Order: sequence, then structure tokens, then C-alpha cells
Amino acid sequence: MTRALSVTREENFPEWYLSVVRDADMAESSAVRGCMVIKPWGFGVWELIQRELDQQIKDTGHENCYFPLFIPLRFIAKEAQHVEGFAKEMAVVTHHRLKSIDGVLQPDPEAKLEEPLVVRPTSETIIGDTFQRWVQSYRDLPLLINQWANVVRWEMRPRLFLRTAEFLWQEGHTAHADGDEAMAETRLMLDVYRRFCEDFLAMPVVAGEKPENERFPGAVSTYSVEAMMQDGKALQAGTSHYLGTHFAEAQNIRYQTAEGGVALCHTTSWGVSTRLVGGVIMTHGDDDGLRLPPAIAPKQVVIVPMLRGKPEDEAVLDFCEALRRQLAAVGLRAAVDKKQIKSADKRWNWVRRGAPVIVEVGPRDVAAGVVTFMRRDRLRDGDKVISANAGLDDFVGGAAALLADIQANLFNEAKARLDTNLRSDLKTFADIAAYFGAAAADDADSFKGWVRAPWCKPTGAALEQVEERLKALKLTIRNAPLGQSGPYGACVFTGAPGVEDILIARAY
RNA sequence: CGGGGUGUAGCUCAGCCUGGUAGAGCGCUAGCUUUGGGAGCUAGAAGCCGGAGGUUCGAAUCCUCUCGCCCCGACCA
Repeated sequence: MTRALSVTREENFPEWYLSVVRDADMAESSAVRGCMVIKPWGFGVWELIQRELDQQIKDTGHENCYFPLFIPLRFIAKEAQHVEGFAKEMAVVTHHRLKSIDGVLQPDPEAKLEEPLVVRPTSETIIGDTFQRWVQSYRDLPLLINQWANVVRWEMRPRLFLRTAEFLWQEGHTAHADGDEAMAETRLMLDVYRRFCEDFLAMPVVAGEKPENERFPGAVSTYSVEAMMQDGKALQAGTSHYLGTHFAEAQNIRYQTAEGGVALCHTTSWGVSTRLVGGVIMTHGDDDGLRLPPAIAPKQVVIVPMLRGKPEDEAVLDFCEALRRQLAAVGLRAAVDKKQIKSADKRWNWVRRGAPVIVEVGPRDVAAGVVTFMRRDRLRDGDKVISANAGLDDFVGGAAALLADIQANLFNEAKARLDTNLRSDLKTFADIAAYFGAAAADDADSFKGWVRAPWCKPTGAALEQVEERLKALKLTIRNAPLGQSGPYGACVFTGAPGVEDILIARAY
């Protein structure tokens, strides 16, 4: 069986993932450990994610700002849990000048900063410091701000897109007069993320609240949207935090109430990152490479002219260019691949990159006024590549609907996988342990999916115990799905009466 | 920061044990043939063998030190 990639998902999922990232021209690792170069095709996907999400963030009343990359060390120190959460992965700037000493270029000892600066791992503190000055009166609230930025977290185990030392994201930060409003904001943005993942990335997610031990450092409550990858692991695709008054207390974000008193603001923060691109790859990719949902495909229809270095090439190119213009005229992102390589190679390059529709045009098509095309979501029947023919006008007229169908099909496929592999019939921890193959170490990477089960929502030391037991099976609690209602069975960890359902899964 | 591995052409790697001065595949360049579908043949460009020191007539190969990277653990959007 000839596939476009040299490794299949079944053989080795992590290797398959790397192979898609590489062969689809998404990104590559760089000279800087843990930092990646995002290539045009990968960045194009991110740009589309950015464009759409930016609009949705604005539509919900937020405005964009930009805050500094550097944060004074003392700012980080202000919120105790925040420090603890991020201290171990912080890049620190200590000097402002280089000097050649004994022929070695190094930080000039004379140019040491009085106070070190950290490269932002997230911006709660610097934004809180700003909010403190911006918020005076209840009339200044709510303050609804977002920024698109890069952040740095010195990760020990980087993986392209999924976990890199530097990554791109948006971080929303808001301040509110009271807790109810801040909580509503937290939940609103979580819902924006859920809809965005489903409608735009065609990636079904489960929105829910994180258990206490998985909370953002400094948050009162953390919510996430979790997506199931094709190896059954969970990917946290986005988070939204209700920060209570923790940061307001640490940074003195207060306002005068209508009654003349002084009150602390309730703040929120929420973000999604370039990790989404990794999620798209692991949700939709197949053994021929990436499959991009049309909504985030930088090129939705790629036209490959079959050129042979003969006089009729010119007519083929003219035909392709005319087709491209017609597709552009109906609002689609179309391109003609004029690169001087064999057309069969071009086709497979676009298959690997996941262009939703690939059109091939040869002299015979031109003569007959038809196009031959493949849809990437249904590339093969068995091993055979499926291609279809359509008259030029029919193809152009139906292209938008075709793309919509591809988008829907990718979502439905992923949704069916999520539904099929989310089990809720395991009643005890022993069942769960057996299901995830506790004994068989070599079984650790085989597909398992998620388990939904009731628990008694322990806290503190009791929760730590639960965490330990799960950890032995490489499992984590992903979240407690929203919108659930009892009655609940017995807690799978303790047998005590359950108070809510949680999702248990291996995770990225 | 613990345990293991590895560094040779753009990429993947062989050669190292048993020192004699550089190889393969893919990719790249050119030419010819082929082409309704991931082609073949021929020719070619490309590496002071991670770095420093040592042993030796001679080091990719042996020794010492050093740096980088990868995998497994602790941490993680």
C-alpha cells in the first residue's frame, strides 16, 4: 500500500505527527532548542485562526492592546501561586550589553540590570499593573482587553506546535465589578472557544471545569475545552480562568463604587495558542498527511496544471488562471501551482499539505472544458485515489458547497470518533485500570479514548491521592463537563456518593 | 537535574571493534528519454567526519576533556 507518508498513525503516532508537520511544510525545529520556525503553510493556518478568532473576540466586546514582552521580576513575585506555577520555566534577562572579554563575546558584567526582567510566560501581572491605573471608577468597568503575543515557557520536552518554549497565542484579560459578571465572562469566552473549535477547526471539544489540581496558578477556577486526538489522548485546546480577586489584591486593582466605597475588581483571563494547529493535525490528519478544514486552509482549491514542456502548456496555464480567477470571484482561496516540477509530485505535495480540493488540469480537460478534481477528505477508495470530473462552470458554481461539505464531513468524522471512544460504563477504579491496560507497559500507547465517570470531588490531600493513582496509569482528570445533571453513581475512586462526572484520559 | 544514547554531505545513516587520509540512499544541478499521473538512464556539485588536546610515520577510527542534540523520568498552553 503506497501512502504519501512513510509512517502510519497505527505504526507510530508520535512519529507520524512529526512526519505530517515536516511533509506538510508546517514547521521545523530551529537553531534554538525548543523553538520552532513556523513555515508559510503552517503560519497561513495560524493567520486564518487569528483572523477569525480576533473577529469573534471583538464581536464579544473586547479590544486589542499590546503589553511588554518583559516583566519586572517583582511583578511576578506578587501573586504567590502564580510564582510557584511559573518559576521553574522562566527565561530571565539580566544584562543589557555584550562585551568581548578575552575574545569571547559575553554579557558585560558592568551592564547588569538592577532588577532582572523575565520574558512573559503570560501577562496577568504586567496587565494587572496597567489595569490598576486604568480602573478608577465603576464607570471604567468592565475592562475588556485582548492581546496577540508570543510568550515563553522554558519547557523541558518540546514538541512542534504542541509544546514549544516560545509560542504564539492570544490572551484576554478582563476586569469586572463583581464575581458574577467575571464568571459570566469566563464562561462566555470558553463558549467562544468551543464554538470556534467546532465550527472553524471542525474539532469537537468538551467544555468543562478543571479540577483544583489543574487550575491555572492564581485562579479561583479554570475551565478548558478538551479535544480527542486520533491516538485517544486529550489535548487541552483552550482555557478560560476566573481569577477572583487574587490578582486584584496582589496588584491593587480597585474601583470606587457608585455608593462611594472602594471595591476590588474580579478579573479573568483566557487564551488559545499555536497548539491549536497541532490539534488540527492530530484530529484530521491521515496516512497521506494533513487534511485541513477549508475554513483554515490557506489555499482551499489548488490547481495543478499538467505541464509537459510542449506548446499546449500555454493553453493549460491560461485555463488554470481563468479557473483561479473565477474561484476567487466567488470568494474562495484558490491558487495555481506553477512550480517547475513534475505535476504528479505537485499533486502529492498538496495531498500532504492537506489542501481541501486539488484540481488537475491537462490539455484534454482544456479541450473539453472540464476539470478533474480530488477532495482531500475522501482521497481514496481502498488504496485507489478517487478523482471526479465536472464541467468548468458546474465546478465553480458548486465549489463553495463542496468546501462546506468537506468542512462538515471532517467535523462529523471527528465527532463520531469522540462519541465512540468516550466510555461512561466503567464503574470502579479497577475497571478503569483494566481498561487502560495498567499491567501491560507495552500497551501504553495503544488507542484508549476517554472515560467519563462520577467522582466525589475530593480536595487537598484526598485529591492528591487520586492524582497519584491516576498518574500510575499515566492518566489525568481533564475536566468536569459543563451542563451535566445528576443523579450520579458512586465515586470511582472512593465509592462515596458522586457529585459530578469527570473526564479521565491520557493527555498531551 | 538523574539514567541511557548519539554527533560523518541539505536529510537519513554506513564506516570506528581490527588506524592508511570519505561512502550509500534520498534530495539538489545538468542533459537525454519518458509522462493522464508519485518515471528511467547518464553526468555532476556538495563533508577540514561536533570542538580542543593527546598517542602515532599516519586518527572519522584509539585515549582525555568539552559542547550540542535525542530518548526515558520530574514539569507543562
